[in-house]
Amino acid sequence: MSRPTMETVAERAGVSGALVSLVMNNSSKVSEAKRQAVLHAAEQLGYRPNLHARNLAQARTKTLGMIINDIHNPFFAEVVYGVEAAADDYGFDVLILNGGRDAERERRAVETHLQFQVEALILVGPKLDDDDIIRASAVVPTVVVASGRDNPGADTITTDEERGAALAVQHLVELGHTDIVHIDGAANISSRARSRGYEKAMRSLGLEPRILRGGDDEADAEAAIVNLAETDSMPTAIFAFNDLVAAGALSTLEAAGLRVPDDVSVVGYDNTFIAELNHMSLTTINQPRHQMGQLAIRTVLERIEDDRTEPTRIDLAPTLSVRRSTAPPRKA
Amino acid sequence: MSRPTMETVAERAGVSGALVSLVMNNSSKVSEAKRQAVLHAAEQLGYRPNLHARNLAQARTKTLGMIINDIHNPFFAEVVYGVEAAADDYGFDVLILNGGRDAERERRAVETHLQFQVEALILVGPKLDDDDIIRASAVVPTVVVASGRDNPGADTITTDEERGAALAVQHLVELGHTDIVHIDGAANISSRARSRGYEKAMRSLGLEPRILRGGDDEADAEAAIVNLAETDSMPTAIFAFNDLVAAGALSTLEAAGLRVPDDVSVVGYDNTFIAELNHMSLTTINQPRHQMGQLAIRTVLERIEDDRTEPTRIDLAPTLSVRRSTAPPRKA
DNA sequence: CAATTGCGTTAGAGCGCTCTAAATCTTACG
DNA sequence: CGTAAGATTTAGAGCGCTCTAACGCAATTG
Repeated sequence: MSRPTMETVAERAGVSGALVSLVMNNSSKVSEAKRQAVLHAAEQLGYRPNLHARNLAQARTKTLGMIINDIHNPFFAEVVYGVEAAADDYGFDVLILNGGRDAERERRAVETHLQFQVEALILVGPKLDDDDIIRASAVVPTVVVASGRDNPGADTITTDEERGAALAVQHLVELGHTDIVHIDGAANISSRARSRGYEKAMRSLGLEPRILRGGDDEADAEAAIVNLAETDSMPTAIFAFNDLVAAGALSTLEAAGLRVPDDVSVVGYDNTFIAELNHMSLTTINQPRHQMGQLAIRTVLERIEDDRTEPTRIDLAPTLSVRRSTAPPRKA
Repeated sequence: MSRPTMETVAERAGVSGALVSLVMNNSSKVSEAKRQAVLHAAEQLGYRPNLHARNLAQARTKTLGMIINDIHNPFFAEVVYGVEAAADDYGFDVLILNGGRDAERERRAVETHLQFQVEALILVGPKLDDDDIIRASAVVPTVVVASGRDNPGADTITTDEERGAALAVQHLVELGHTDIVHIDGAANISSRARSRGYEKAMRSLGLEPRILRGGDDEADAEAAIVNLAETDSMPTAIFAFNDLVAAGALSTLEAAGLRVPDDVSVVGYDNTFIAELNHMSLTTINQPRHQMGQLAIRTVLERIEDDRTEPTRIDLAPTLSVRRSTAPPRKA
């Protein structure tokens, strides 16, 4: 019992296959009578156009391929929503493949998407290296979202992460802090820009930067802070690589008997919903994720339709979200 | 400059199209010499088989369609990983579409998947109603993951949520609690089973159930607890519909000057990573998400390969994860 | 040395749809 | 009433690949 085809519907409706095709693409030049007949037959048979056949015939797919660094990470979810909303507007389908935080898997995902003849590739926080991206963008328009570096050949939608870090520092300094430590993101892709932003901002305000090696999750923060408590002096404020690291800082500090924000202020990065949780209430740096997703689609579709060829780069402005994890330092 | 086809490669390698096809499917009956020639030509041209053409010709796609209730929700992410791991083993690709917490969008997603001729549908926590699911499963083998109800026509992989709720109650009672309130999930799909489990467990232990209307996020919990504080008596323990509601309970309680777990114990559900955060450290009910994903694939592929026809239902056992949000009640 | 076997290779139909060009049917007008 | 202009409809090629059947050729055999 294979699925009905155009032909089946045509017979049932007493028309030609071509006519069924016209109806399915709601062409205006079909008489109302035949249109109804075809629709009715299709309905009865449970007919559904075969996208593969259509794509083959049209030599285009109206489909976009998106690869997400990690489905786990709620940061990316909103980018996805932005992408989907915009793609919808343009009548494109978006196929999602999960990168699984693994460059090799991402590479395979690219391959799969290309075989599916997607018209563009949207890489969200990719683990791929420059060569991979160059190779992909040679085949199909490619846009990279949320990866601060320059992506040769591809369009880039990102926020100015150096500036984001500066915002964090500035906020803390305005509260009166001078002893501010940064726990970095180690090998993480955005780590460099954020650290650099922190360092520059500190120096430009005449303060001495102190950077500890962190990572991208809670445990990494714990190690850094334990280290801080034992071998160094405790600062009055900590700027963490991201919200998760900040969350780790929160618990480690409290476990050590220090109160946030009374004894130590903490700032995160990304404004994931962890930061929003009342119980965490983390001051953090926000990136306009939804907008980033939308811009990614616009940018890349513009490339398809207007066949622009030089890569574009859009840098959005990060913003500060103040919550309850920051306060003026305790008077000495 | 359209992409190279099999034909292009064939010419370049000086062989027939059919041979290229054989090489691409690494057939064993191709001489090493020709195989190399073909691979070399393909490499040089950047040839990539057109999946649409292949699918059309083969009349099968080796592709599975998955629809996730909400990409935001970290609970589903692990199911996805389980699904992908298993699908990989069987050599199937998995296409992900985001349901966006909206039945209508899910319906469109089903349609898209069907047009893509996926060989099976995996619905993770669907918003669809019975009719939708019946209709889908009439066309293609369908498996529903993480939706406690029975899904006519489709396979179901779920946990016993009544039992999960009972585990929570039992844990609290063992700690010595007798005054335990449940904040439910309102219209949420799993709400009914969890409430029922709570109620049954309470009664069977000779305790009086108290159920408050909640919802599925923080704000809902807040409303419920404020209400509790103002018009009713504060219990010694709260069993929340899910981790997010529990998180809301945590902050609201603390804002009201109550300490967790000293004054009130709190139990969540789902064991999302929120619960794991040290700073939250929520006692909660765990569902074996990864395993659920794997079983979903096995079940549905088994249907394809062995063409079983009657729907299967697999009920996994939930488990209790004890953390720091629960403790014996304060001595009266 | 002719006949047989088997391996490697290829021709060619066919998958379900779109699209162009041509065929057919209406309608309007002189 | 004949005919040109439009409006509808249809035949048929072609999209890139797989698959069956058949073919060519070298190795094997009696």
